[in-house]
Amino acid sequence: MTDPSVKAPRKPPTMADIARVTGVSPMTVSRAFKSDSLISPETRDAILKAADDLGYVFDSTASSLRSQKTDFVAVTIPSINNANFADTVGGLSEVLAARSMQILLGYTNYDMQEEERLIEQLLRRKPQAIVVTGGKHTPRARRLLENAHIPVIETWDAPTDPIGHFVGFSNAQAVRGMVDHLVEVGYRKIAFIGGDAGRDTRGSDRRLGFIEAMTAHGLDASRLIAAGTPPISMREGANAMARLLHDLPDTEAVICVSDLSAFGALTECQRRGISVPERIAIGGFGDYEIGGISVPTLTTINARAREIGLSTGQLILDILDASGDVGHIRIDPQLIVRESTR
Amino acid sequence: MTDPSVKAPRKPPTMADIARVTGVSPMTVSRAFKSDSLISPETRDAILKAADDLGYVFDSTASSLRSQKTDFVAVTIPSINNANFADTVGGLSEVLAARSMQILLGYTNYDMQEEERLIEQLLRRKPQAIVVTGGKHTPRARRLLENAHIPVIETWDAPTDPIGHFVGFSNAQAVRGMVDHLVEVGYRKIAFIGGDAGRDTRGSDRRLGFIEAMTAHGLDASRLIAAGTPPISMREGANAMARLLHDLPDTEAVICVSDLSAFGALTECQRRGISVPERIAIGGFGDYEIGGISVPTLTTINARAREIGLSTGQLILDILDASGDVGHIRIDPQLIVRESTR
DNA sequence: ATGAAAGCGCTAACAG
DNA sequence: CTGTTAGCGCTTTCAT
Repeated sequence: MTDPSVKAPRKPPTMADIARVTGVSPMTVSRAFKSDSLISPETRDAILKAADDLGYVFDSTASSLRSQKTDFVAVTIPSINNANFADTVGGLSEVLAARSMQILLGYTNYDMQEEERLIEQLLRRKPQAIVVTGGKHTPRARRLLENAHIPVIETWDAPTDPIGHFVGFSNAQAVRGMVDHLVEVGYRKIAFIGGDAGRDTRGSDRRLGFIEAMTAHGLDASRLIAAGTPPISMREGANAMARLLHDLPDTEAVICVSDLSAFGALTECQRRGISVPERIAIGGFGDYEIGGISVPTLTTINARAREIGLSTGQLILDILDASGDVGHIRIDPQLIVRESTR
Repeated sequence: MTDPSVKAPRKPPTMADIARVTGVSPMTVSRAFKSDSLISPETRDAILKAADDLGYVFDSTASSLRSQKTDFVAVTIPSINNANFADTVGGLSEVLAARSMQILLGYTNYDMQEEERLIEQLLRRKPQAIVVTGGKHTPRARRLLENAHIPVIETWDAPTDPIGHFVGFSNAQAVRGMVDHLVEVGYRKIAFIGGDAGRDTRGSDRRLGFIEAMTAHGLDASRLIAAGTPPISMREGANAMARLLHDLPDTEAVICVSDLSAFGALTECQRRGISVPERIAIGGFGDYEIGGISVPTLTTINARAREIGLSTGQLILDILDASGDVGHIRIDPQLIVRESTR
């Protein structure tokens, strides 16, 4: 194996190699790869051709170290397997990809400790900005974010004490809108199905909004069903509905913490031959695909997940371009009334 | 603003700074951060304390450049908003995170051109391995992967001519199993609802498997409904079912390219008062959450999405550790018979 | 157990 | 429009 012509894994070519082949300086090669740089078309063409012949692959690692710019944006979401967060990441990705920025994605599994670990790990990659889901973090995570000296964007929440920027809304307020709707339509004995308190802060905020609104209407806010550890599955929604029908059979309407649990609750009614909304009405949250096509269709709240991502992406670009101001972008969730609440 | 003590965004501390404060060499600081390195406990403690005091954040970029190791694994999936691919990424992520490797995720949007662009971009980050979904790529994408000199793993397919490793199964064969089941139970006039041909290769393979199996049984394989551009939504599944019921009303059973379209088809039947499976049976693909709870529950094929991710992750670790052999891991999808096919 | 020197591949800064 | 020099922050390599 001393013959250098065999397919031994030779070291991949660098800009210096291209420079040698083309008879220019490495700096000129570097310029040939930047679209806006001053360079004669002929030189550039020759360089790009040589690069192609050699099978050259640009090394972002070296570029990043020298220029102190990585084109990374770090993002933490509770779970990858959630259409709402996926939509947000999709919107964000679309805006950032147009500037060839790469998302560094991490999953917290709805756990603040895990989020802290993740943030620490992501910051080592020197992202240009960091996007986190929610406005509650461990003290150390918050400190890490504050000291990172990059734009920090909290999403899916409107924190009372934001670290930097945010693009979000009040989960409590959104659910208050749902309660108002149900009361207006005539329901009085309204229940709430959500996850066990403590872990998923968005879910807790939604339950809080339920309690506040019911109290404001002078109604009983104690019909609370804890369905398990967030995120609540369709199955857990079904189980919770079974419990609700057994424990509080006179309940007229139920708000579920998400469309997924709402659909699960709906199927439990279908299995028991209980008609929705005639015997009991059901409201969800998140405007997942399923709520628009189930029979009956589900009343829900569209949190504008994709818009959160798009706005966050645009905000990041604005900040990086112009050192723009602090952005506190409030998203307005929309109540979508469908068949499940008459 | 000449006072250096104000909170001007000073340059973040480096190992050299820690070395100065601690009175050791930068090399010793570096060693203090590696768990396996030779260093006295006292020195290490002092260094870690100083690092904490200074708010030091390890710079992976510099580390990667010098060591020529990034701890990145590049992954392309068709869409982030798909529970199956999300499960695969989840499994992969779990295995790799344990070794603190970071996934670089990109979305092809079911488009091979986009995949090519994405692969090119991802390779610039010098990942240690690259995972792609499916076994069909543009010629240039294939060439890029072949010349990347890193492990390449194709997933969700068992390519006839794999680039390197693969962890997958035959989509055609999986659907043949579904057809066999339906025929065995007694159905003869069976239809297939899928996306328009050409784009989504997994969907096309599934349709092919349907045609092959029907032909093998001596049955009519021409009941094919094209439901739109992949991926097929629940709504498109419902529309396709409406068309099927109108155009081929004597159809006894229908296989849908995914559980999502299958559920959409089911809702169309519910809206029309058509009973499933008595009047028409429905089979899906993917074992999504919804199929296990819908009324009726859906017969489906579990492609073991999460297992694909776990196996892929383990394969990558084995290869990187031991320069292990080429892995051709065949996953065995499982038919799950539920209420929708009697 | 620790240190000194060198350099990974690229580009900022300056020169011409 | 092109080149020279230096260096980003870390770790390889070789000493001690």
